[in-house]
Amino acid sequence: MGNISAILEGLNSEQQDAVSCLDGPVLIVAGAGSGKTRVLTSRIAYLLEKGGAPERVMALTFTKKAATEMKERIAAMVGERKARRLYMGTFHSIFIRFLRDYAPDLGYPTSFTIYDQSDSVSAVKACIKELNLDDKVYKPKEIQGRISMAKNNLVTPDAYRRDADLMMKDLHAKRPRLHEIYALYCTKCKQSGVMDFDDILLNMNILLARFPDHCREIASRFDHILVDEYQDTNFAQYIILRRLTRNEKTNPQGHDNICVVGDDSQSIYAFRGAKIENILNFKRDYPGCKVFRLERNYRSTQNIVNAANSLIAKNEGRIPKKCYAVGEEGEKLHLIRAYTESEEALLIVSRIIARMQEERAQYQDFAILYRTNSQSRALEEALRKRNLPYRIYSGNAFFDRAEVKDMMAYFKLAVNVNDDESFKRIVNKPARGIGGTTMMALEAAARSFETSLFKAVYHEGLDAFGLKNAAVEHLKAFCEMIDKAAQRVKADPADALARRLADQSGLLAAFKADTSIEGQARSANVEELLNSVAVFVEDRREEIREEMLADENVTEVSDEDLPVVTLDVFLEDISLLSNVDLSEDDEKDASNKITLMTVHSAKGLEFPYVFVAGMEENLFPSGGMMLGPAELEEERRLFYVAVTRAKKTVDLSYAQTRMRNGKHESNAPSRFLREIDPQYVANPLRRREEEDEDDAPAFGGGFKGFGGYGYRTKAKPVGSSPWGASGPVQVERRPAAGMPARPMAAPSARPLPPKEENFVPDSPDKFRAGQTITHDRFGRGKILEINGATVLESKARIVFEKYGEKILLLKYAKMRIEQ
DNA sequence: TAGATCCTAATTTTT
DNA sequence: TTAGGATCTA
Repeated sequence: MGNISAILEGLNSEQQDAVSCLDGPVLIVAGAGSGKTRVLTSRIAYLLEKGGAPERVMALTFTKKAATEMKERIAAMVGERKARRLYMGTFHSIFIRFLRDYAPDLGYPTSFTIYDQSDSVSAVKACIKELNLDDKVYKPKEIQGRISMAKNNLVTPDAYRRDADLMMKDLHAKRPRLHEIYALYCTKCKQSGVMDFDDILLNMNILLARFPDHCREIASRFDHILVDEYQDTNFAQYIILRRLTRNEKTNPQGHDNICVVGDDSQSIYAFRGAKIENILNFKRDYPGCKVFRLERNYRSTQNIVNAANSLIAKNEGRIPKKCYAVGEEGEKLHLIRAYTESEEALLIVSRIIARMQEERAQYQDFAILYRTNSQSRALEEALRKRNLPYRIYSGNAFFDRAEVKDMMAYFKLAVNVNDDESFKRIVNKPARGIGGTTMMALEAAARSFETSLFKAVYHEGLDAFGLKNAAVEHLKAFCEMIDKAAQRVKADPADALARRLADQSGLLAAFKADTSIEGQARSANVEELLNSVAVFVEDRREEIREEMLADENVTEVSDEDLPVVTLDVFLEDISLLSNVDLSEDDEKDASNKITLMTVHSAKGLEFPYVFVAGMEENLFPSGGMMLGPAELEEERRLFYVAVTRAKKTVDLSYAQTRMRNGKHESNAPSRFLREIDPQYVANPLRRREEEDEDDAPAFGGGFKGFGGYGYRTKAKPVGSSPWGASGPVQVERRPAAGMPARPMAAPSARPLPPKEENFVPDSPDKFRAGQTITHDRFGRGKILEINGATVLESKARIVFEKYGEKILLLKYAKMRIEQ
C-alpha cells in the first residue's frame, strides 16, 4: 500500500481523482501541458497496485513512441515484470495480434503483411490502370484517400456502392467508378495476403461484428481499457472500443471500465478521418461516465496559456474548460514582420541568436514550427548562413529512401511471396532482363488466373499471354531466389536472412558498384538497414531473455534457449513504426540542435522557445480551396497546438510576400494573429493592418503592396538587428515606410504636424485621382492627379484642406481613402 | 533498359 | 521552384 501513496504523491488533486477513479467510464480532459501522460501512467500503475492483472489491461496509443514511453514510466513505478505484461501498444499493433489469431476466419493468411501508404497508393494505381481509367481523373493519391476514408468509416465496397450519397458525390466529382476501384483494390489486397493500415481497423471491426464468439472472447480478456489521445480516434476505432466494452447486443456482460484521455482542443487529424465528436460525445456514449478536467498547465507561462485560451475560444463545439498557468507571467508573445520568407528566416535566426546570448539558452531549447514542410527551405538557408546547428523532423526520411524501400521489398516478398507491390518493385532491381513487356504479360496472366504475380510465374499456359521462354526463365530465376528465402523465414534469424537477401538479390552489390556519391550513400543506407535488423534481433532476444528470467523457476537462459527472432517479426515491427529514426540514438546524445518541424509533428512535444513561421492567410490557416468552418476550426486548433508547445516564449512571424510554387505570393497576416487577445502580444497587429491585400487590383507584375505599410514602426526586437544587417536586397531598397520622417526628410522650417495615432493606411495601389483621402499628418485632402509608371514610383498631387497642395510619393505617403 | 527530357502538380500524415 | 513521374531516344 505504501506504493499507492507513492503513486499519488506529487499529483494535484484533480490528477489524483483522475488516477484513482477506477470503475466505470472515465473521461479525462487534459489541457496542454497538464501532465496527461503522468496521469495516464499513474492510473495504470495505481490499477496494478490495487491488484489489477496487467495482462487484463489494454492500453492504446497512437504512436509506438508514446506506448514505449508510458511503459517505461509504468515500469519505474510498478516494476518491469508487471509493466511488461500489460497489453499496451498502438491501436494497430494490438489489433494485429488479434487479427493474426483469427486471420483465416477473415480470409487472410496468418502471415499477412502490411502495406504502407505508398504501397497502397501504387496498388490503387494499378487498379485504376487495370480498369482502364484515366489516372488524371482518378488520381491515385486522391482515390487512395477516399478509400481510406471509406474504410475508416467502416464502409465496405458493397456498402459504398449502395450508399446513394457517396455515389452521388462521386458522380459530381466526375469519377463514378470509384467504387469499382475500391472493390478491385480490396480483392487484390486479399489475394496478396496484405492489409493496409486502414484494413487493420476495418478487419478488427469485421472480426468483432461477424464473429460474436471471438468478440466475447477478446473482450473478456480485459478488465480495463485505456485510450490516449482520444480526440484523434476515428470512427472505426470508436466502434471497436464500443464493441470491446459493455454492449447490449454483442457484449451484455462486459465491463465498461474505459478511460479515455485527450484534449478536444488538440484534435488536428480530422483531415485523416479523426472524429473530434468521439471525445465531445463521450459522456453521451458512456452514460454514468465521470469527467475529470486537468486544467493546470505546468508547461507554459501565463501569457502563453492566456493567449492560447483567447485564441481557442473562437472555436465552437468545445468541451468547456478553463486552462490556467501556474508558472510565472512571462513574456508576451512577439510578432515578427518580414517582407519575404528569406527575411523572415533571417529575423527568426537573429532573434534566436539574441536569445541565446541573453538567456544562456541552448540550441535544443528552440523550435521553429511551420505549417508546411516546404517552408523549411528558407529557414535552413538562414540557419546555415549563420552556422547554427539544426535538425529537421521530416517524415520517414530513412524508410522513404528508394534503396531502403527496395531492400524492404525483398524482405516483404520473402515473408509474403504474394505481395504484388513488392514483387513489381524489385523484380528487375537490379536489372534481370525483366522489362515492361514481360511484366505486362505476367500481370495479364495473373489477372486471368486470379492469383498473385509470384504464383502466376509457375502457372501453366503463360505463353498464351505472350511470354517467351527466356522471359519466363528470368522470372523463375527471380522467384526461386525469393522462394529459397521464403522457405527460411520461419527458421533463420532475421539478420542472417536479411543479409543473405541483400547478397543473393545482387541489390547491395549493384549499389556498391556505383562509386558516385549517391551510390555510396545508397549502399550505406542498405547497410544501415541490415544493421538495424541485427540490432532489432539482438534487442528482442534480450527482451525475451529477461522475460524468461522473470519466471521464478528460471535462473539462467543460454543463447540456445532463446527462440529465433525472424524476419516477419522485424517487418511487422518496422511497418508499424513511423518516424522513429533508426539513428535516434545518435540524435539523443549529439542533439544540441535547433528543431525544425511541422506543427503536426510537434504535437506532444515542448520547447522553451517556440517560433511559428508563416503566419499568413492561405498558409496558416492553410485555406487552399475551400476553407469551411470545420476546417478553419481545425487550423485554429493546430495553431493552438503550436502556441502551447512553448514553455517560455512564442514568436510568430509572417512575410508580406513569399515564394510559393515558383511564384511570388502576397498574403495578409494570419487572422489568428488578430484572434489572440492583444493584451498578450507585445506588438499586436493593428486593426486593419492586415487588410487590403486580397482584393487589391493586381498592379504591375505580381508584387502587391510592397511599400507604404506601417509594418516597421515598432519592430525592434530586443537585442537583435531587426532588419537583417547582412540582409537581402530588399532591405536596402526598401523605404522606411512607417518611420516618421524625422532625421532627413522635411527640411522645412515649419514643424511637421503630429501624426495621427494608430493610423491605418491603405495600400498605395488603391489610390486614384479624384478620391478624398486622409493623410496621417496632413489630414483630409483630395487627390488631383497621380502619375508614374509603377505604383512604387507614383507621385500624387494632393490638395489638403489645411496644408494646401503637396506632391507626395505614394509609397511613402500614409493615407486612407475616405468614405 | 538506362538516361535524358518533358510535364505537372504542388497541406498537414500518430498507423 | 522543384520533385517526381511519364515519356522519349540512343
